[in-house]
Amino acid sequence: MGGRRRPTMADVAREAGVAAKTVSRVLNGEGPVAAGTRERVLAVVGRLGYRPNLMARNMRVGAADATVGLVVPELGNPFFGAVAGGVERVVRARGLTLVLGCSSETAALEQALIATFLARRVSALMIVPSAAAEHRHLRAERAAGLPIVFLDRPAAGLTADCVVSANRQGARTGVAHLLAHGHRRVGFIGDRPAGLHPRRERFQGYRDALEEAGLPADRALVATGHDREAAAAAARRLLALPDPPTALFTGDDLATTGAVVALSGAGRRDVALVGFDDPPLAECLDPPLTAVAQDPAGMGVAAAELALSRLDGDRSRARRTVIPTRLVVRGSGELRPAPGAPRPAPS
Amino acid sequence: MGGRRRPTMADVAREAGVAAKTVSRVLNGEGPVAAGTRERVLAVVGRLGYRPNLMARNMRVGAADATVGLVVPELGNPFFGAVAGGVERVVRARGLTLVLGCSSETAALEQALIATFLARRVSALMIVPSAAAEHRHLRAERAAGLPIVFLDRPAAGLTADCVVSANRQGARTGVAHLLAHGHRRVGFIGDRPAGLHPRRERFQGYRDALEEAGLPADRALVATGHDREAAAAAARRLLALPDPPTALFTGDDLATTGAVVALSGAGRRDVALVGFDDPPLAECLDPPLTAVAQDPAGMGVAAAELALSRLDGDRSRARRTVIPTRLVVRGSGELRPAPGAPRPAPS
DNA sequence: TTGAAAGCGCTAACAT
DNA sequence: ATGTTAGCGCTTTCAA
Repeated sequence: MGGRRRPTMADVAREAGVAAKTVSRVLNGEGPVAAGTRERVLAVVGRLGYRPNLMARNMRVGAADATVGLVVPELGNPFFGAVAGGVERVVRARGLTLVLGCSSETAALEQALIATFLARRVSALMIVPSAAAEHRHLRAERAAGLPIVFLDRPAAGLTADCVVSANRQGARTGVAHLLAHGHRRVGFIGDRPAGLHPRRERFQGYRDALEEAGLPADRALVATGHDREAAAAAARRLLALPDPPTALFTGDDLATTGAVVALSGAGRRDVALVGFDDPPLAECLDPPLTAVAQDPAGMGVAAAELALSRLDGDRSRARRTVIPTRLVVRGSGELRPAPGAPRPAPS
Repeated sequence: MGGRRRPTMADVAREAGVAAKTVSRVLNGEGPVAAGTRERVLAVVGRLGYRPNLMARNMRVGAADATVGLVVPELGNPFFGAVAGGVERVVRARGLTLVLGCSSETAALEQALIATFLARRVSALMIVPSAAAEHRHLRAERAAGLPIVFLDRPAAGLTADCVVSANRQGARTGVAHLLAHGHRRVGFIGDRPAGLHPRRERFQGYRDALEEAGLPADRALVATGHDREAAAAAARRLLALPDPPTALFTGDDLATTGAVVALSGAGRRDVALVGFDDPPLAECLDPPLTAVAQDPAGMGVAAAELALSRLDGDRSRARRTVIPTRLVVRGSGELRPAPGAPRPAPS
């Protein structure tokens, strides 16, 4: 019990009465090996419980390690869990192993993780950058040929591949859905730091939709909440305005659930709601929630495929892949504006 | 551009006019180094963008790699995402790196992942075993001192550390809640393969509660669904029985959401429901969902801490850590039995 | 305070 | 069909 030295290839070789290289050949199915020798070697391998040391192999082969590094802000968040799942599937299918770290949305932790991964000589790097992070320091790595793909949010201070949701278009479609049902005052509630890429883009999409409809952008209808409770409070605040919105558009999952809590808590079945991210029980709500669904697993898959194509030698210029969103219409976006509000007939 | 050889310690040494060992000393803050030498070395390190190669270091040191391997069935599942997040936090705080793989609930993939991790010489192994898996082959590793912790489900064919939810107790409490509100016919809907540990334990807890209340176990009230739709269908089937249940207990998240869909779709606000796993929007449902909440992040943390204590030399016998569940009472468990059903006064 | 040599476990490049 | 030698990038051991 307890920590006997692991058998090495040399042990196997000695025991089998062959040279180490022969063991290597057997294990890697390389050059020609006599059937008898092969069997003898495999028998010893089994008996000794020998496991090849991948680190040693990689080092000798000189190649980068057969791993890709992924940094996400938080694994507990189902969105990033799904992203990581997508990455893992692709990476694994290619025979690579996923090395994973959580930055807790902290630039310092993110950088430490990246440093660790680089020291491990990962074959590729995929990063969901935290809000405050800076990536200038990765320029040399990129120049040296390391594939680096940013996920969900673009890099700061670095031109690099990037995979994002169709945030702006998705928000525009969601808000347009509300406008198409007669709403003229639509509130916006965002949660993630206002400077964050997805939040900015979604807000832009909100404004795009208003502008297309010839409606003014009223700053009083824009609110922010840093968590579910804050988002709920923001929703209540908006609804308490002298000239309140008749519909809400929420910019992310926390804001959406916050708004749902606020509306259901207040019994306000008359306020329409459309929001980013499609939570599992959306269709069980009353009214059923109309949502802009993202495809996090698809984002992970796309990012991993992009990284692998770089690994395969694709040297074309950095590109941004946009993963479409999908408006899932279930009813909460079709409520009528509160009585008294202007209500043009749909064209 | 594109793939210049990475600078090695020897490059730094040559450039700085010192021996490799001196560079090593500077970088590891080891033996005594003259201040001037240190600065010269660090300058070259910065100029060349040198990054120590962790693989080489680990190999020489002979120690296991500074990684722990984690196998989960599916990262897209928020439960396992949270588990992985808990593991990562602890592992990272210890300076180790998480290596992650998804088995897709497949024994073969799981075994392949484990083999890869062993080849990488991970310092510890944590596994959420898939239903059909067998772990006899890990005996030698365990005997050799490798910490191995099983998560959510115990190992098969191997005595090893294990961290699980209080499945039986949680289910018992949930069902007792229904019984305390006058229900006498409680249906059980389970989803995961019936042989799976959590499913079995939760079913046992269901029977425990019935037995404590002196109620018969009616096999007709037990159903299985393999996904959300199937679970919903199972719920509808139970409610269509000649002598239908007045309440449902669901054994996992898919069964729970399936039951919610079925009940809300049928407008059956008279059927009580309590289920395992507390979904994000539980409180927004109508009626608000009473749920048995697990603590997946806590499970990950506990498992990682257990593994690390083994790494630190704890040689005590294998232990099972049970992470408590929490009954979150919100109302769906307190509905009255349908009219006509016997309804004894609560004691 | 620094350096030289040996070697971790493996495989590429040559033998044989 | 198999064995030998050298060396991947680093650290240990011993010496200066």
